[in-house]
Amino acid sequence: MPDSYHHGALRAALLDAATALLASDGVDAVTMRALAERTGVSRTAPYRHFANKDALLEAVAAEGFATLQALLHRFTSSAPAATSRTSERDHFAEMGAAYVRFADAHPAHYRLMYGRDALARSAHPDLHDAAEAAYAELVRMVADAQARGTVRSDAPPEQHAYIAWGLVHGLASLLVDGQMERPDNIEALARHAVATLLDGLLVAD
Amino acid sequence: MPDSYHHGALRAALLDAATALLASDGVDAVTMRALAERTGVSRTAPYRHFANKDALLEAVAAEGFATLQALLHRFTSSAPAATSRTSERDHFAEMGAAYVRFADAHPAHYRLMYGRDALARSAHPDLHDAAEAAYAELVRMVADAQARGTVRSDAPPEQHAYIAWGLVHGLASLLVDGQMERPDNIEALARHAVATLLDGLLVAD
DNA sequence: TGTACATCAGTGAACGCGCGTTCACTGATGTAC
DNA sequence: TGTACATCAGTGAACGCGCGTTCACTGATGTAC
Repeated sequence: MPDSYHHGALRAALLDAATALLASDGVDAVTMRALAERTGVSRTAPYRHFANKDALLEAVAAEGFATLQALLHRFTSSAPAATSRTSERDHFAEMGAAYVRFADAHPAHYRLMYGRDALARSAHPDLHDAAEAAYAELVRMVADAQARGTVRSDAPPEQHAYIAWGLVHGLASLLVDGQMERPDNIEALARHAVATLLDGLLVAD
Repeated sequence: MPDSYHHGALRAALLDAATALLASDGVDAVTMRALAERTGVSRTAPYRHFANKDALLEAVAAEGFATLQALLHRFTSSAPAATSRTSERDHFAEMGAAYVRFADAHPAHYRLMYGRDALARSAHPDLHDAAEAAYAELVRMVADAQARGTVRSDAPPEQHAYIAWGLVHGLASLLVDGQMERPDNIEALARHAVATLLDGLLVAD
């Protein structure tokens, strides 16, 4: 990282700075000016790499979706060995806990992805696709479990997934928006919440 | 409403205008200037009634919490006649549907109450109390059901309530933030979601 | 019942701020011959 | 291997915007005597 005229990796440095600023001070702190200052560059230099602020935020959000998807994919690609009611329940519970853990670890990033600061989907098709891809991991897991015969098949996987997503997203949102005094062990709570919901979704042993 | 020098009911008019603007154009559209214009008054007049913008938004949010609490209170005060598993489940499901319906009907208002735009609780104790009061309705309903013997008592009512709240808040948030293509019948979905969760919380018949 | 005066609810001009972004530019880099 | 030149990644000053808010003020209202 030579401190010459050319930065060399400004694009990546801007994204890093944006993510860091998001984590430390929230979305409002992420301004083009602050990013320029943080990366030691003039105010206009970022416009060499991003058409405007929206484009930059889109890239940051897309990174978040990619991370989340990779995280969830680990669960989709490791179906429980035994197909018992209990192991299936635990598997989903772990996935839910991982989701909530992600939101808890990166609250402002999570809000940028899913909250009101999220960019209009219609205007950002790539971002829409990234979000869909992450969600698809959950749908796939439900569909797989239905194929295995452990989860009830009286509704399409999308419907079960929507409800499950609602639950973990709700817990994540309450946490991330600071609406609730922080539970002792949010991860255990998420696990327990998903397990409880699953009790209503699994077929009887 | 005489259009004289004195407005007469400016405070109420400002709150109405803020709520209307919130509903039609979102939080960002709620500016002191816009409110002044809408109520046909000079830009500084609102400061006669609210110390600053935060104080005005706090009042708007408080109204929202009061409405929501009244809505939920109807369910707390009308316990099911029969204490069967089914009637208890339906009762909770209706309450959940009412919650989601409220969010759906007033999305920006809901976001102001619970989203990132929500005012810092610590700085607004009255608002904190209003939010707590609304939530307390749910806790009370769980506690009552436990007393009736229909809901499992192996956890304190707060924990069950937290999970149930997570679920309906999640569905409401996904809807309100436009994260999900709108389901055909969001109310039915909410009912179904809560009923499914309840299957894991109710004691066996 | 009339009047003096404190108080309250408005006015209108203006300030200062941080922001995204544009503009004309300049220095560094890479490539064709 | 050296050089001309197109291209690319930076600079720095500045614009314009909408915003919350302050300031000194004025008109209307209500109350004490």
